[in-house]
Amino acid sequence: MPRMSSKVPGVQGCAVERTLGLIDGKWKIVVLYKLLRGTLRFNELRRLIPSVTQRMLTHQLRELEADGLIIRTVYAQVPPRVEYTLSPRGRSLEPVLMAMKEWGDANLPSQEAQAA
Amino acid sequence: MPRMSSKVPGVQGCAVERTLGLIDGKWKIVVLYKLLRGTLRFNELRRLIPSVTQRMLTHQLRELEADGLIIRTVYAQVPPRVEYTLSPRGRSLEPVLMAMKEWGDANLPSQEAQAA
DNA sequence: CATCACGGTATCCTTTTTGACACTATGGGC
DNA sequence: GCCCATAGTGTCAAAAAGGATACCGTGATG
Repeated sequence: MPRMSSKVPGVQGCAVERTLGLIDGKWKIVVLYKLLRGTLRFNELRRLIPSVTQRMLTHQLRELEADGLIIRTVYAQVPPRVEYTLSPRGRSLEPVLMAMKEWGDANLPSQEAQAA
Repeated sequence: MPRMSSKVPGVQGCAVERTLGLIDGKWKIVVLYKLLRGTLRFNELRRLIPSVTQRMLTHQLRELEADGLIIRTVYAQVPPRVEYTLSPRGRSLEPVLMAMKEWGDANLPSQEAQAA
């Protein structure tokens, strides 16, 4: 996917592109999606998304945090405890995520995934 | 960006991911966006998106075509003439594109692009 | 005859992204 | 003492995406 996440400053990219830049990344969308339902801890996310590796999950979470879409809260506890929540800004992406979900539900399963 | 465009069959990917897989690619979104306003020829697209290279534009157009989002029509004319139009399916992505555009307009320009 | 536009291809190279795997600190349970 | 869970980090390497550049055939144009 596009390589523009928050690094490039004003890239001519129209709003659409810049938005895509933020949710791009093999796992970001899933993470945001899971977080729509509430706060989750690192390993809870891992369990919800079995195919993601630790390194990747960490990485994507860091980028999402850097882009201000999620909030990372560390509790200075004995067994580490870190929670991830959507920031207001992240939550505001809900319409976008839902538009994508609805489109996918309507256009992808029966025609391609299953026909393949 | 995710690497899943139409190649992988059933990837567990929730609808959201699969949708992202199709519009992912540094230029696909812009192309779709430009085509929302009507049919365009290859070089018209190039001129509308100055920073894309020929190779990349061809490549993205081919993927969009393979995913059934656009229709490529070749006119067997003397100076080649090829037109690209959104397929009904491609046009149905409009809500998604618009959701992204609106979010981007509301969240990206003033806070980041310009503050940077 | 040389050049331009059209709509690409082909080849090569660099940058990004992703993945595998090992390793860490701490405290609790057995 | 040894292993488990938590939430990572670090290193290395493979794979994918993107970019630069050159080339193709045709017909009109100069």
